Amino acid sequence: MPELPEVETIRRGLLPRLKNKILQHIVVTETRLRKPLQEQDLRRHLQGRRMIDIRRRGKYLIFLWDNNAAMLLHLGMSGRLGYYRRQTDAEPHTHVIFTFQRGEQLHFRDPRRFGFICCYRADDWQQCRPLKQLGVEPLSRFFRTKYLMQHLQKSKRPIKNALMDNRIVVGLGNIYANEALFHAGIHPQRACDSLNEVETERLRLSAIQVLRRALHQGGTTLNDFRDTQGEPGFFQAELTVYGRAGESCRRCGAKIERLVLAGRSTFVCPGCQR
DNA sequence: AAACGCGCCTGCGGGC
DNA sequence: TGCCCGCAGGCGCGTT
Repeated sequence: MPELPEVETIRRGLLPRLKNKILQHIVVTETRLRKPLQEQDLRRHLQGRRMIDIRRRGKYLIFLWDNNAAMLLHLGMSGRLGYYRRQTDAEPHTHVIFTFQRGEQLHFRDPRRFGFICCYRADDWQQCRPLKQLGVEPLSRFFRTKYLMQHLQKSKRPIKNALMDNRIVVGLGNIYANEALFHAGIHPQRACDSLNEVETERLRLSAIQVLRRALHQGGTTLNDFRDTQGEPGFFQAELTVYGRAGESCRRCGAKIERLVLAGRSTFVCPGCQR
């Protein structure tokens, strides 16, 4: 579920609350996540350690500890992280509870269990499988038009598929890929190698703007996204095409169409996107 | 080798 | 009311 703005919203909510706190114990009630949860691993690396930072790479959260261990956490489609000032009863589908000093808690909930948590030692987390093959961060200086052009020129697949390919650029899921393409005026089915430099630049800027704007609004809450305090995001009010099949385009009035690309719902305004 | 389809899960809303 | 179906924001694997 959560894409870059939602994951970053969670990171920003957790960092000031958990930084420099000592993790006292871990309770695992469900190990059948996307990857089986290695409970002993978690305990061995993290118990009694002080958390020194929380970073984000794409849609992954990376918790760093005073022994240089790293805990990688992915929210999948339905994952949530809840912060509580003191010991609190678990909501349904809570799989892991981290308890810090003075009873502060972090609850990991994930009804669909597409998320996962794993641990790495000091010397190998940056080279771990999930992170190693990721492309550039869209809100960093490495996301250049030239870089995007180079990737697009060697592919004939639909541009939307490439935009959601995290080996090229990370953090854009179905919602923001659809929105970025609308704002750039580019049809999601266009072959990658048909985009010229002007269009590529427009797409890059649109992606950045959509992500920034969504981040500013605390993410998009369609059904269940909540930040660490249980608050929803507000970007859904600014969605222009996503989920609006059959409704009229806010810009040109044409009827928004729904099609399927790479198995995902795709929304397009036939008037605005070419 | 790129790129697609599918499976992993539960929950929800719509149609009958 | 209740059942069944399709659909949901992600990722990785196997196949072609």
